[in-house]
Amino acid sequence: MDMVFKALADPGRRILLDRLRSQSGQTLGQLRQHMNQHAPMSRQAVAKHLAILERANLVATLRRGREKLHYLNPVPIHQIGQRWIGKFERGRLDALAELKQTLEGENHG
Amino acid sequence: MDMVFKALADPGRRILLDRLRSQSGQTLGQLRQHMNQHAPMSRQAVAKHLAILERANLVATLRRGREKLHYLNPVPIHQIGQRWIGKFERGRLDALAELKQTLEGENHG
DNA sequence: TTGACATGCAACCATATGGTTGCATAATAT
DNA sequence: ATATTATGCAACCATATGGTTGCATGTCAA
Repeated sequence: MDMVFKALADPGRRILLDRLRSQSGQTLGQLRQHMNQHAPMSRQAVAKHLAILERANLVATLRRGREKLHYLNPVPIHQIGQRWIGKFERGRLDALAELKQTLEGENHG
Repeated sequence: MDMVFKALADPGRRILLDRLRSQSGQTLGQLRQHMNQHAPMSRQAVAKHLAILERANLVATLRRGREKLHYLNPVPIHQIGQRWIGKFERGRLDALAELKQTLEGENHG
């Protein structure tokens, strides 16, 4: 589990996870292109980040020819909440988050 | 939110959060003593870790005389899951985790 | 085969991180 | 008042981290 937390500690890697959540099965090149709009870096840098995410089991990969497709795995992230938030407490926090979202939505009118 | 992820990246700080979850309102000295059984370090090191957790809003503090009491704040942790796990997906993962826990419980018999 | 494209590996470098020691400040107990 | 206890601040140091460049490997198209 330590690798998961270490992996999530970098803002660039979190952006990569965001991107994989919004669209599954992307290649290194595609992800690199997307990073240009957030934190421009070399292809090798992105590759390193993806390797770290993969070792942490936060992304699963699939080779297709010369391409490597990346997929988000949400399971380790889900386990984080379970560590410090009790079953009882969770309902309370869920309700609170939902309320907050509702109020924010109203303000946008 | 970046501070939250950075704060969670260190194993010692996660142990501190565990300890605060199991018992609220502990002082630096108490927490330091508990760390001896996991990752022994100086008082100043523990103080630094607690400062990082506090700045990340993962622990709230309260001065009482010369003591400083520390409390776990679960809100930022809860927000992590909301970032990459959809409302729909969460139910699925909850059920899966519960099933796993049940099976593990049975194996311990 | 040959050229182009997609990824992999390794060396190198600046800075961030986590630890230490030493001293300072503030509150309690005698 | 003085000693003790609890915490705060700062300098310093070794290693981890995130980035770069350069070259190697593997796959598709002509």
